Amino acid sequence: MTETHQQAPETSTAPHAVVVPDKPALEGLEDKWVAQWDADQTYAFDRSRPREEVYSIDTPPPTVSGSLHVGHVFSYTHTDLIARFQRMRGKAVFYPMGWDDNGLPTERRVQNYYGVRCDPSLPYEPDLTPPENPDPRRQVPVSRPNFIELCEELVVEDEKVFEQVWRKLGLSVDWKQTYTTAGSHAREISQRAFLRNLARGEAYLAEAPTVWDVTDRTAVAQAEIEAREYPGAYHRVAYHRPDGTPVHVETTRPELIVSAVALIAHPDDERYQPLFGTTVTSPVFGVEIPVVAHHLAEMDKGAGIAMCCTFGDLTDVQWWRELDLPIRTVIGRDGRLQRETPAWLSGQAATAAYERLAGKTVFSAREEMVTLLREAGDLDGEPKPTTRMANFYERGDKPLEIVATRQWYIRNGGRDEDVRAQMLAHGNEITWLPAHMKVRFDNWVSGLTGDWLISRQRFFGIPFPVWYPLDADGEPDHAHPLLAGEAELPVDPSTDTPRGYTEDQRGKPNGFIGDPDVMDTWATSSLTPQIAGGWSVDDDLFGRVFPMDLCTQAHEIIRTWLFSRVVRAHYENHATPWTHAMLSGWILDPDRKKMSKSKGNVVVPTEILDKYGSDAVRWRAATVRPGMDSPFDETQMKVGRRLAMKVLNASKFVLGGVGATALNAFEVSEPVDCALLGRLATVITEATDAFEAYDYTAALEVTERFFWEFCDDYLELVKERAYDPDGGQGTVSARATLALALQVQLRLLAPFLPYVTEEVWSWWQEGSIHRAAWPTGTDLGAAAAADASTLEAVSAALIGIRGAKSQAKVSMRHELTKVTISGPEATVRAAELAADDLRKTGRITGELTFGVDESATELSVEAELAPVAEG
RNA sequence: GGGCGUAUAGCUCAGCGGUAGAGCUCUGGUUUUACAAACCAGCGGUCGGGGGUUCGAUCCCCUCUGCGCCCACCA
Repeated sequence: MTETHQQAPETSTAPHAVVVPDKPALEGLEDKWVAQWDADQTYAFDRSRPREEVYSIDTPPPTVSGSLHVGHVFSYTHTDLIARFQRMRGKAVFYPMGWDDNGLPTERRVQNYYGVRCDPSLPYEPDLTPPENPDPRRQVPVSRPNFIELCEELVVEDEKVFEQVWRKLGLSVDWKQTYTTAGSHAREISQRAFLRNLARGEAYLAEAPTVWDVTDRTAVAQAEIEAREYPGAYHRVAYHRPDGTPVHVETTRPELIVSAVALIAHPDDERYQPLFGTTVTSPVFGVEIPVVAHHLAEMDKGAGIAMCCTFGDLTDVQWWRELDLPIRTVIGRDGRLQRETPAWLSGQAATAAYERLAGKTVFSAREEMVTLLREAGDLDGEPKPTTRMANFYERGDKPLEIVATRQWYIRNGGRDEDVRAQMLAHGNEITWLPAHMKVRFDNWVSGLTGDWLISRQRFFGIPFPVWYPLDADGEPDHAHPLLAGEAELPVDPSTDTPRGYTEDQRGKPNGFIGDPDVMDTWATSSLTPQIAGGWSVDDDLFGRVFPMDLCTQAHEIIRTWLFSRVVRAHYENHATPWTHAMLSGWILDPDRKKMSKSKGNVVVPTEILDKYGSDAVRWRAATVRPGMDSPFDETQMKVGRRLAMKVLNASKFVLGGVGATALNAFEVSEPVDCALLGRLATVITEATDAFEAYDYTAALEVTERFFWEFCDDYLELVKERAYDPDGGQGTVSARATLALALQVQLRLLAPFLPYVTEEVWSWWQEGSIHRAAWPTGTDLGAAAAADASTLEAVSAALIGIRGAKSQAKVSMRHELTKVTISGPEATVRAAELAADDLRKTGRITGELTFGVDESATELSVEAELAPVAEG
């Protein structure tokens, strides 16, 4: 190093000319850098790196048929903060983006958007055009292949819209690594995983009572059920003993009396003990049923004796199973009572009564049944209105029914203690953020009542790679399914033909039939690590990214998405799919209510991004910790915007105004400059530790606090010295400190404010800041070890001087004729080290004295103002 | 009914054994050549109630209350 260092720009270590705009602005930064990052492939995943140098993320694929809201924007930002930090730490970040375009939400959107509905009986029409003016009430029936085409057409459009929002938000996703949950790749992976589950006995086909949604006419899984309040009424109904005396039960579902198979009371219930082992006859229908004991009957509920029907609720299913009761189903898959008179009814009265119920919906049948009970004199008193809890499909609006159907299941521990224990063990291997979210996982796994039902009676979804042979009568043999070979995948059994058969045998005796069902959307998204990571098609890639480091998602889908991925990775990879799970909270409206479309309180993300800028929105998101709910508050966006603007302006001052661009740590010599870098070294350590612990909020807090103090105090304090053309080493030291501190702070802020930090970086540094190394103390040279308390003392003195002027209500430029700074010795001596800076910054024209006052605990400043000029 | 979380300044949140912090809001001031969508200064809290442990509790324990969420709840 032979050059002198007086003229910073000329001898700058900066690799290119420094170009600082006159009026830096936030507007336009997103468009500019989105394009540049794309052109430079800034966030491309380097798949040549070994697993230990990779940081891989399993990101939730948003439902593209839905709309993004501000909660999505916040939680995806949280993931991106971690991704950017890890990238700067030197990791090759595997950060793909998926689109969930599978399943019912897409079907519903297609129905509404195009005004069509799927009718699987129709033939394919190659040139089908959807109606010009879609009328949701008069949906045009189309074939299944046509319907699926429309689904595929629409999701492509939806995915484009989503990608634009994510890019604008600044997600550092590798846009070459995208996947969908309904596309050909996802079909292949899902079908292969299913076939392997089946081969190992982890998946099976079974006919069993199934929770059923009568609106969508499909089975639903335990995880998709939610209990809601539903208005009903208690009906006190008389059953009859052989001697004619009544036994009263209370029921909210009198329409199910026809399918009653037993009355059940608690074994200890003395009121009913004499009845156990006897029979009673049902009102209206006169069906003879046993009275039996079971511990699940609750003595203090209703009349204390329950009517077990097949099936009214999940307790009925348990009773039916454990007490070996017959099955008497009357509710069909359309939610109506079957048309034919049930075989177990006999006698003209019963038959005539049933005819009045046949074909009616549950609701109408209930009203008619009440009339029948009244006519028979078996309704005791009037129905008493009540609010009860009923199970609903989470997207449905009618209570679920239970019908016996044949479905595919995957074992998840719901029927097997060993498997359950293994699932809980996987949960223990995950670092939960926040930690208490693990309880939800444990509760869910511990409370499972059955295996995972993965088949759905829908159209748009991933079909099972399965056919069934038909016997001589044309009846399917479900016990001997015909399976696709793995090399054939993906297959669609409704159009592809199983090996050994020809297409003309479809549906014919001794021929075959395709499994008509599709997989539930969770059955596919449970494989996102495998789909995104190239499992079974790109084992090299998969070996570099799996098991993954992080999964991020909302806490309400721990029981679905998170758990189901644990199940699949357990069977397929004998691994816990990730080491960390970061759960996001909700963004609430200002009244602390969850934002939802139906309440009309949703904030549209694109508007907020346009209004405040992506950096501002990201800043706000970063102030919300994992798992915490947060009310949406626009005033907070302004704070983030102010910070982003401040970064631009402070940078303009340092780089353009002062011309401090040379990163020469060895030139930092003044005590207060060393102290600043000493403090910054601590900030680096704290921010790094916080980020390593996934506490991005703390990382931001410590960085931001330093930045404001840097701007408000340090910058003001050294401004004169830094400007001074004849300042000698003092000026050199100030400039080196400013340049170093700025460069380090930009890197610390880069994960939060990717746009302004990249913008400023481009003014004087090479490459992308987002590919730069995360700062360490060694970037600051020897000064990193300096005692930061000097800075605090000097700042306190400066604040005292400003306070005196503020109190006197004069300008900060007002001159002071005499200033006395006093306090404890150590503090005073520290402040004295910056006497010249204080004198210049404080406009002290007269005497500046530093006095030790050991009785004081902190610094105090007395100042005399120059006389105010008249006129 | 079971469980988890939470309760700190008007608002949003840090802190967590040694008698309270930030930002926003509010009030007053400064039109200082980085920034007036700025800057400077200031006001503002018996840390939900009640017990207990401790020399000392916002912080630990118990209990009550409010709020939020998860699970269960169709007789």
